[in-house]
Amino acid sequence: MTEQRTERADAVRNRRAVLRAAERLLTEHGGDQVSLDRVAALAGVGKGTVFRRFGSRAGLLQALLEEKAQELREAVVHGPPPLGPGAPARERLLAFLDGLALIAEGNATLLSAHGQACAEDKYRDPSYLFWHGHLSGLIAEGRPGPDAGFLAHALLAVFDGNLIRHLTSPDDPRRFTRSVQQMAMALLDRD
Amino acid sequence: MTEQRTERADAVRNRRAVLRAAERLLTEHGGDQVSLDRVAALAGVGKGTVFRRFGSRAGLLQALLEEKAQELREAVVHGPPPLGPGAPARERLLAFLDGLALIAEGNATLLSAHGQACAEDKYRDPSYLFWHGHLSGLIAEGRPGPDAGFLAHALLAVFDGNLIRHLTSPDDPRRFTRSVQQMAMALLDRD
DNA sequence: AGCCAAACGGACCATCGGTCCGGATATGTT
DNA sequence: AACATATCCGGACCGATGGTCCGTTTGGCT
Repeated sequence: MTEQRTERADAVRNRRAVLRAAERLLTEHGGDQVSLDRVAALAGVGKGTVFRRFGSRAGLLQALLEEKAQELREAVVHGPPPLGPGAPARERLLAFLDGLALIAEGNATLLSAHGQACAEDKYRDPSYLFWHGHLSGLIAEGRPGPDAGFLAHALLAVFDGNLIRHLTSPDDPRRFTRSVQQMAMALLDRD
Repeated sequence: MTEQRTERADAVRNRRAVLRAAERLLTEHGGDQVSLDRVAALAGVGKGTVFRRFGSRAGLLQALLEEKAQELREAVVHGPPPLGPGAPARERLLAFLDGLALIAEGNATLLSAHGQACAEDKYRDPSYLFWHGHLSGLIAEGRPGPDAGFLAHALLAVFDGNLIRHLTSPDDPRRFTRSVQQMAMALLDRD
């Protein structure tokens, strides 16, 4: 899925270099410093290469984000409970939110940048649709009702890079996670 | 508060013209068509004027947004119940969300544009702080607990222009409002 | 009328995302 | 090893955008 036929060695090398460069710029400088010129320069690559690989700025950020989330995705689909299939919906949901929040807390800057770059197609992006589908399912299972889809959107909406940065303090780095989980429990555990 | 001392007549006229122009561009064309060049041109005004009045693109969008929300803000602070003070927290909250959602549904494009322009200072913006404070208070009153502040953020996070556009269909224009209210009730009405 | 602070306008600038194409190169074949 | 060619590369180039600057105009006051 990541390659079509045989992919040339330099292409692979360059893609990695670009992703690493973007990552470094993202963490070492502000998210607004990640211009494609800069990324290309730091990667030691021409600008055209960045675009050929990732299509656009949004594409680059998305690729980076998917890279970060790939592990969680795998665990959710094929891994052992409580993340993977088999555990009761409530526990799966909490485990899932825990994992997602952990990633989000560690990549708040990337999240902000991605949010700004992807204007409206965010809700049509396959990655978003996957998370939303998973959440929807768990919510509907744990608390049958017509608006599971909306609640899933609402939960995901909280994963906003800027909000996370605004709420997270160094001395209580997982406060955001706890809040999200409490919110989810409040939504599920009503009679 | 909107004026310092005596404001020159042309200044007032131009500010209005700029706001109108921005509004027109926003509704008649996509939100991404609202470049400051275009706004200035349509307003019959120089570009510098736009910046002198509003400081930046973000400032312009913010001003427009505040204009739209001013009425609700007034009603919430000084108006009659259930929006204004006097009604029980739960009803005030639902009335408030109803009002806010009505505005949001009618200005989804503006909301998107504003969300993209205001990167991280969104959560420090006085307008946002006001809404957040109001919501926080009502939530804390209706369902005492430590995370009223977070739940307020979560409820506001749902007012994302793109999400609203994604969820709203012409034949059920207030579906978003209902969903938000149901979510709020789910958060408050647990024992 | 005449003064001056306030406001104006639009040329100007730096930067950005994105395109394009002549040249380089990896890879499979003979 | 030499070749052929599809693939990939680099970076000059472009249009648009947000934002600045400063010479000029204008509104308000005496």
